[in-house]
Amino acid sequence: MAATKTRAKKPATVPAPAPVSGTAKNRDGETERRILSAARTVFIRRGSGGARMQEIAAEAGVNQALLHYYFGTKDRLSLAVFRESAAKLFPGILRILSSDATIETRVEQVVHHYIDTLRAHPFLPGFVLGEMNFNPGRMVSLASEMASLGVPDAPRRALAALGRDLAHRAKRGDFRPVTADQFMVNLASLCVFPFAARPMLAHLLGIDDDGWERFLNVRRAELPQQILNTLRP
Amino acid sequence: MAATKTRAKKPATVPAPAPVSGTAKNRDGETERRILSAARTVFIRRGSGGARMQEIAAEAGVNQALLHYYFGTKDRLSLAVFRESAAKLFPGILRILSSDATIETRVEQVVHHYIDTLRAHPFLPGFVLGEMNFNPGRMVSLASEMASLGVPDAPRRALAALGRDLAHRAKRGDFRPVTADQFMVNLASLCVFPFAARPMLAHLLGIDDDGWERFLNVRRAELPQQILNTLRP
DNA sequence: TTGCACATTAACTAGTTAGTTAACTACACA
DNA sequence: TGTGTAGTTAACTAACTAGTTAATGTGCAA
Repeated sequence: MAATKTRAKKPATVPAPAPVSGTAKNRDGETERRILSAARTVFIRRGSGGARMQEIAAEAGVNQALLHYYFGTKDRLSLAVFRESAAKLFPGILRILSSDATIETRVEQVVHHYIDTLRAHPFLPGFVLGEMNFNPGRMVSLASEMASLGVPDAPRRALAALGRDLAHRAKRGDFRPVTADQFMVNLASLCVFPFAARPMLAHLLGIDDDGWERFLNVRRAELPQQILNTLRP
Repeated sequence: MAATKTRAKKPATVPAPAPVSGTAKNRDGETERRILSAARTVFIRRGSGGARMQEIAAEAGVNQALLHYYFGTKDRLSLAVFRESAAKLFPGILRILSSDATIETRVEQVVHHYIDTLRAHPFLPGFVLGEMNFNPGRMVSLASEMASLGVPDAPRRALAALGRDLAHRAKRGDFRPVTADQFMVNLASLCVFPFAARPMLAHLLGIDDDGWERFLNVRRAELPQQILNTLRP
């Protein structure tokens, strides 16, 4: 095991000579994508502590050694899945919050964006929260990486802009004074938590899958106004 | 490994002949409590998938075999921790919500109760959500157990009572019509999510531990009114 | 056709892990 | 004083896990 480890990440044939022939190998990276997709399934189901390379290989229909050929270590593979998952959660809200639409419009957009996205990927919040808790190192490496891509500190800029807008509207008497921090946390809580806690909530409310969909429909329609109400003087 | 497994759970000397002498053995169950406390630490830190019996034994300062002597299997031990953790989260809100105080009072009590409890046990929400997601079976066995203790279906009774109160106040024109389901989920989201997502939020908001405490102080003071505002017509 | 680089596999290895066993200790009580 | 019983341990085991290796397959270019 261990040893020194010097395998290259993923070699680059000739830089795309034209994706012609359809043989059976790794035509334009299909195997790699199959592995990543299998990893997504297994890691999200079991967490990166509980996932087994074996199970991922089986799910992808390939040999276990191939996982190491493409991704090196389990840690790198699970990091790839975590990164990809976080990328589905974070950029959206920041982009919307820093637009120049009215607060009212932005709130509605955030709610709709989250509920629609998470309906399509319902296990994302539980996975990301679980990883963050049981493997805090992940958060750090992800954060520095997100910072290097995109605008250096998009989050703080978005919050500052939101804060100015809230303060302006507060001075006009439209809103009570609420900090951008608290408001952003309220938004994220109300949109994301129900998905992370679904098993518990569904049981507490005594609803099945259909009931849950109806619950989300009501929420999508009513939450924006309720959130705006929190701001009323 | 495995075999048939027939060890008794925890024998019962003579039914408490008086807890006199203070020898060094398991005087009134101290060892068992030390193990459970160590298990709490390790399971909450690593999740039940990532926790190692070795690490728990070391943390408790005992031999690994003693863990099996008292709790049989890792699964039973982690279930004990999960049960205990969930018991810190659930009963409180239900008890408060089904009191006969005004909605306004109840909301304030819930917010204060959660923020104070979770400040004392900040890793609880992350742990419970993570377990629930990566080990859904847990939720089921817990649920049936909670149902057998306490009033059979306390949750549904509490929700029904809350729903009646909300409807009554809505008819009087105090509130907009909001279902008890949505309202309870709002409450839980706004109180619990910030603790579960703390690493992410603290980074996004760019605050350290002191900043986090200040953030919670503000939240504890302002959240009740904001929640009540969601109900305004 | 051959040579070559990428892709894929079966079989293996070294290190971990949950769980077991058998022996030892210390008390309570006869 | 002796004996049974609960508590505790060191040492062990069987299964499992991530990662390695060496050999093989496969398409492409010279």
